[in-house]
Amino acid sequence: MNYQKYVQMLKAMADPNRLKIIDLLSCGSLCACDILEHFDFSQPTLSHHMKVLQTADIVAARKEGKWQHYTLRAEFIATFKQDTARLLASDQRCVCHTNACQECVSGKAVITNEET
Amino acid sequence: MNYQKYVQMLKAMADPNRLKIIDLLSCGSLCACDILEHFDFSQPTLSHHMKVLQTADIVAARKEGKWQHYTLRAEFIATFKQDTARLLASDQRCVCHTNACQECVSGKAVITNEET
DNA sequence: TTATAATATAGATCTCTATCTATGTAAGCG
DNA sequence: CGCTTACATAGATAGAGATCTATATTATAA
Repeated sequence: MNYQKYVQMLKAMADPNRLKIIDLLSCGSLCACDILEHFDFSQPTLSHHMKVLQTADIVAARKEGKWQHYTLRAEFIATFKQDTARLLASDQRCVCHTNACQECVSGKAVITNEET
Repeated sequence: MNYQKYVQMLKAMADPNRLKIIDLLSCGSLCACDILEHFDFSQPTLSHHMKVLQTADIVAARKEGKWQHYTLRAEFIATFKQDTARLLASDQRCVCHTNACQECVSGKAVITNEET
């Protein structure tokens, strides 16, 4: 689990406007001008948000003529779901990834699964 | 899907220290002093982070003598997983929740599932 | 080539937030 | 009671980030 990458994704998602952009893109690819229609902020602000989403590897861009088409990355969807599942694993096994958990070290946590 | 609540959870999680706290708590309940041992920041800073996590309904606190015991809320785990799954639904159906998606309105998105 | 349309970049500003020190509160102990 | 321990609150500060206006870039069309 790539802690840093997961935090970067969370940060990129933790803005209502960017979350809405991700939601819009879950319908399929859109160009910048189409996305912009759904918001009140300016075009440079959208450009900024799209850059944040690209830097976090959430969104991919491909240029076609004058237009920039944005798409949700399949790898982001898979990675984010997987990391979330691991962080919030609901089985009894301690899944702390910090390597600093006293519970894990002391064995107080219920570890029921010996594989891996 | 409660958009605002989901954003609040994402914001609370989108800090490396708070994410580590969540990870530590996935091993089971811990008191503030135990959590603090895993970090370099001051006690008031931890107090601040715990408040953010409580306000987002990620963590529950119960006082026992001098100690504050913190636990991950089961409802948070369920809600966050569910909202994430809905946002990033991998089927072909458009799952945009913004009520503003032109793709959805125009029917360009592939809607394969007619149940609700 | 000139004009227009789509997008990016630069720089400024204002708000939010993570952190600190200092202090307050509350519980247990001698 | 006074002391210590565990935690919260208040207030200040420094850095990050969301937004804007102005301008640059790139592509197409007339």
